[in-house]
Order: sequence, then C-alpha cells, then structure tokens
Amino acid sequence: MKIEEEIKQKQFKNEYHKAIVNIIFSYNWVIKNQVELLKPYGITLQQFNILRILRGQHPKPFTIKLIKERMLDRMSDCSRIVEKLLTKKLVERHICVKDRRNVDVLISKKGLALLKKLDKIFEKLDKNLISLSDKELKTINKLLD
Amino acid sequence: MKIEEEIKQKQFKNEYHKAIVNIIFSYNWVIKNQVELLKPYGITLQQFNILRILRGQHPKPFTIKLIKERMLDRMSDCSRIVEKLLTKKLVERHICVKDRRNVDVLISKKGLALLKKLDKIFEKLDKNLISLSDKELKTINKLLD
DNA sequence: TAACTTATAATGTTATAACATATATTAACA
DNA sequence: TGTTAATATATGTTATAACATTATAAGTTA
Repeated sequence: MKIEEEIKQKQFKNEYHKAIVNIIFSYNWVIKNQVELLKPYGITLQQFNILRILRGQHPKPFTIKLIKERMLDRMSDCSRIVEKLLTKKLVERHICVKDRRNVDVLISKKGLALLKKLDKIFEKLDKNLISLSDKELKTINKLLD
Repeated sequence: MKIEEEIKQKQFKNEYHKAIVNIIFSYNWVIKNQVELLKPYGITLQQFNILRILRGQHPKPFTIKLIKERMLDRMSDCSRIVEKLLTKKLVERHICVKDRRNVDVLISKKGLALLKKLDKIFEKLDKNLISLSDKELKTINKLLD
C-alpha cells in the first residue's frame, strides 16, 4: 500500500510525531473507506452515523441535542443532517409534547432496513481489513485511550 | 477528560470497532489542538502543513504537484492554499522556466520566521501532551503501520 | 509540422463545516 | 404575573472540501 511506503519515507523528529502522522493517516484511510462504501447508497458518513445512533435508541426517539452529544466528529449541523434524513424518509421527526423546545427524532422502518443492508456490507469489509489480532487491537485501544 | 469517559461509556461490537472509534477520536483531538494553536497566528492547519513541506525543501522550490503528494490530508485545493500563503507573503511563486507547466513555490523569509515561532509553541504543547513513554509510542506506531 | 495525447495548474460549482445569530419555549424569580 | 435568563433548535453567513472542468504547456507520432 502506498500509505505505508509514504510513512516510511518520511523523517520524523521523534516517535511522538510519527504517532500523530500515523493517526492522521489511519483516520483518512478509515474515513475514505467508509465514505466510498456509503456512496452507492446515497447517504453520507454523518447521516449514517446519526442513523446508527438512532437505531441504538429504537424504538425510543432521541432529541437533536442528544444526537449531537453522541456524534463522533466535531458537533456540526445536526438539524440539517436530520432534515436530509427526513427528506429520504429514513427518520421521523416530531416536536416533543412534554417540552416543545425538543425535537424527537426516530429512525423509520426504511432507515432500519437500510442499516441492516449496510451492516452486512461493513461486516464483509471489516473481515477483510482486520490484519491485526485481537490482542494487538486491545493494545492499540489501551494506548489510544 | 470527556473523550475518555465517552469512549468508555460506549458499547463496542468488538475490539476492531473500538479501534476505529479510538482513531477517530484521537484524530479529532489532535486536529482540534493544532487548529486552536494556529488560530492566533492567522493561518490554517493546511497552510501550516504546506509551509512545513516547503521548509523541508528550502532553499529549493517545490512544485504544486509535489506539495500535493506530500500532504497528509486528502489532496485538496493546493493551488488555492498557496494563493492564500502568497497573499500573506509567506511564500514566493514562480512559473518554472524549464517546464512552464510547473509552478515553483518557495517559502519566504517571513514564512520561515513564522514557522520558527510556531515550532517553539508546538514543542511546548508536545511536552505537555506526551503522557506515553517512548516505548509505548513505538508500539502504537508499529501497530498502526 | 500538425494533430493528438498527456501533464500541470487554475478555476467553477456544489455541498458541507464552522461559527454566529435568531426564534421559540421553558424556567426562574422579583 | 411580568420580566429576565436559560435551553433547544433552526437559520444565515463565510470559508473550505470535494469533485469536475478548463486552460496552458509539453511530449508523441504520423
């Protein structure tokens, strides 16, 4: 793979800098893979992530605020992403009756079906990608934590 | 820190997924730190990265194409970023005489001075952040590679 | 040399990110 | 109760990212 070669080519001041560059490369690689995978299904990575958050709550709804807090990437335009999901009928959106400031968002049947399909695709990808043993992954996680 | 708590709160399907989430969080954390640090100096992270690439070549120039290849993040609007650096007089830009398709970019004295100042700031930050030993960093790097 | 292909940068366009502000609702309290 | 503060979401704005297209120069070959 090119990435590895490029990383090896570089000169690093120290292991710390190498780790930072490594994290950036790893991130780009991970994101790129996911984006590519989602493209044919017409949803973006952020939309996908929100759908998964909503599935985690199903059949309870979840407010925009709580979705924001759960999002992996820097909290962005949650309202507008939900708006897009609504257009695609992947979620339902209702003003909360208890507190009319809140907006309850709920994944739809169509949304659940889409995730189910994507799960399979991702699993397949994951299996191909895991070149590290479980023990090695645990080490990475321990250190990144 | 909040990040750690949040990661710990989450339920992961397996270590692989945890690793991915960890990489995403680590990336966001690294990038956010750097962006914040650069803000008072009026340059963006990408501009900073290009400046560092150019410093690596100094006093030789480097073409737009080669800068693109060296950039960490997905190759983006290199021409336009160089344009911005030019406006700030941090680089010089000349059409290559040997091959007029190429554009040679060279870091200016002002650019070098700015990087020198930023080096010190980043070093200070790095020292505060390194909570891992060199051996641990080496392990991370080996695995991410 | 003329026509065609390839290489390099610049430019245009659309969607999104980041940040600020506005609107609507509820809570707090004098 | 009336006024102010706090909260949740939506909207506006500007800059940037991602992608496609164009423009210019150089190499290739009939």
